[in-house]
Amino acid sequence: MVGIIEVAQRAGVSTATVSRALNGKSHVSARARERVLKAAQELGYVASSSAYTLATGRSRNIGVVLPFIDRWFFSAVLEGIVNALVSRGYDITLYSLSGGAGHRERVFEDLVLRKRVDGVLTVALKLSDRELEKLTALTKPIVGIGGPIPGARSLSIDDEGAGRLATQHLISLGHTEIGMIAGNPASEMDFHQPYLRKTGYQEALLDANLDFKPQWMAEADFTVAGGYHAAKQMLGDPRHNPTAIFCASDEMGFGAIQAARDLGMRVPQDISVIGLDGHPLGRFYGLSTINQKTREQGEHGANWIVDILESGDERELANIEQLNTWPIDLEVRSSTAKRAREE
Amino acid sequence: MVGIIEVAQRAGVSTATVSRALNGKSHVSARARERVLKAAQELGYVASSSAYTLATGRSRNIGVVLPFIDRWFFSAVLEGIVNALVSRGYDITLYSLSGGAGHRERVFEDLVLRKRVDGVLTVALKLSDRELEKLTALTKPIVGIGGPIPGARSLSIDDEGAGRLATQHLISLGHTEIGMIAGNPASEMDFHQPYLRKTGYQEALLDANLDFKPQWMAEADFTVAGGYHAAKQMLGDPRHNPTAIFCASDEMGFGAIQAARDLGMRVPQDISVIGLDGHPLGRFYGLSTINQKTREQGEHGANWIVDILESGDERELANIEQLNTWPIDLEVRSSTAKRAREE
DNA sequence: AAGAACGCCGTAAACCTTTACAGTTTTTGC
DNA sequence: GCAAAAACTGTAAAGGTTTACGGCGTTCTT
Repeated sequence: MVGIIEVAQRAGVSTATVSRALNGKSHVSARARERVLKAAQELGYVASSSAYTLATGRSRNIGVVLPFIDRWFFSAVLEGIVNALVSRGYDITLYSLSGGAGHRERVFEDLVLRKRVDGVLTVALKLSDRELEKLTALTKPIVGIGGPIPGARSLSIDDEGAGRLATQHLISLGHTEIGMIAGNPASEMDFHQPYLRKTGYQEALLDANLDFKPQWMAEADFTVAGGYHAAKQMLGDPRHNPTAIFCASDEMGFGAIQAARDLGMRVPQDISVIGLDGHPLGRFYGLSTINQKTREQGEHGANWIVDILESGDERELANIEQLNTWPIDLEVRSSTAKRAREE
Repeated sequence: MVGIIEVAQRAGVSTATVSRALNGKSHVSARARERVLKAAQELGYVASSSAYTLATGRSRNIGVVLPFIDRWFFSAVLEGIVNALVSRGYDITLYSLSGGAGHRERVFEDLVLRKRVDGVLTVALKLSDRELEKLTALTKPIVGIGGPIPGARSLSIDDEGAGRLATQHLISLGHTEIGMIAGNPASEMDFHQPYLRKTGYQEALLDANLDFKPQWMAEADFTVAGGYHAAKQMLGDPRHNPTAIFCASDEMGFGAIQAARDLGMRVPQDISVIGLDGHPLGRFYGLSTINQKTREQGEHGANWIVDILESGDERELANIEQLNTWPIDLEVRSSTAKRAREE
């Protein structure tokens, strides 16, 4: 196993010079640097990361913790995170909370105590006080993606604004009976998104002086199947079925479209549907949506935490409360159209 | 920052005893152990992982490399891997190859050289000779999930058998004109699965003395949209449309079902569709499938590599060629039925 | 031309564990 | 009750880096 000593011998310098030449921190003569680089190259040397970490206290490694991996939103964010971190030379260690009882607590124990990461990225997680306390005890930067974290940095879309925008789009098309399939808080991924998106929807109705009926509000678990069932209930009742539905996730939107078709309704002629996400299948189904550019969100969060780490500023390393709002786009496709039902 | 020395002082023993008590390797008196445990608990002590790694050469960390994260198969495998590894006290560092040019090479450089992992798990990856060479140079166990790796261990379903089984199911229902939407080798995730599943299909036809027409074979990229387009071409041609289709992935199956409906065909009365995966949405769409229990595959692969690591057997650590075949299930739902078309 | 300033480089300490070895105490076998 | 074995414990080395410090030679200033 080739270490720094072998490189030093081959280059005819001390290990200190090798380290300096390789890390480029302080002054090394051009000649020495060249010889070191050559020797390292020939020997195929790369510093042992554990020794590096032990000596410097830095691991070039970011912990990422998310509630699921197996669902589109999370895997898309993760994909963005991984790409950004690899480009910047950081490793990522992954923690998922989906593994059943005890798992969650264990993850936080490990994460905090093994002190193997330089920073932590959480995705759409609402942390308990105890968990947050553990995390901040690390005195390492934390960035949350997908919802505000009290006392730490976070990156999130304006969920309320998104709900309002989606609803306003439907209103602008002349719809007056507008339903919503909201997220289910029990889905554990919550950051009050279910609540906030619902609020935006209700405010938009209020602003436009439109009725709100309880039958127009359903909850589901963010999945296609959940959206399908909720939409079928809502659309199947002839006494008060709406002419448009806003779904708090694209996948629920896909389910709603399917439900409408199974009920013999045409989309968008009989019923308009809009989602929220920017799921790649949205184009396929023609689903209008609020695109939250999920993958880019992950990239941005990852770059942010690396920036903090590399700023070198002590103040930066502290966990200050800061919420960055991530922009969204309205993407109109073929699932929303002018209201056509006769009064 | 509390280290082993503080614990030793508080417990009134030496650091060696603390280490032994905590790691439970060798004999420590009950009294000493108890005091150490108590002190460690009170101080909230856990060993620094980098120092542990430096001293032992073990990192309790597995590298996982996959081509994408953002697709169902991979995120499901990953979910299984993560759950299994967390339960066994291992960390995982994640490498995705999806980040564009140069990315892939960089990943393998890093992985090999930084020597920070105890083993490597690859998912559905066909490695170049050079990459495989780099990996084996680690002299650490490698386990591939989703296809054989020459010279290393791997865990895979019998893709040919799966293709045959799916096709035989259709044949047993009386179908004689059977199409297939195969995977596209260009999708980069290939392990010859596209080829093997196709072979199984053709063999089943041959065994049953059934015709094979080139118009009954299409290729797509494993996605819903890809399956939709391919199926639409195949089913839309009245001169030789089949009465059943085998899709090499469930997502393509969902697309095929949609395409059939859009063409005015009823599933399964006019056209039977079977997929391959065990995607959670399969139940929703009623898609018959070959269930390959993806998540469990990930769990199994992860447990396997940990078993190797912990066997302590030198022979075990070497990379020997070994292919474990993972069992599959035929799961019949409502998308396949007896052939009904009049001759 | 002398002294200061600076750039370069090597020695050795520090980072925090684990574990071989040796020394001490306890248990066991007869 | 004694010798031998076993169990327990402490000291110190090892693991592979980074970096503070100090020494030396070169360049700059006056």
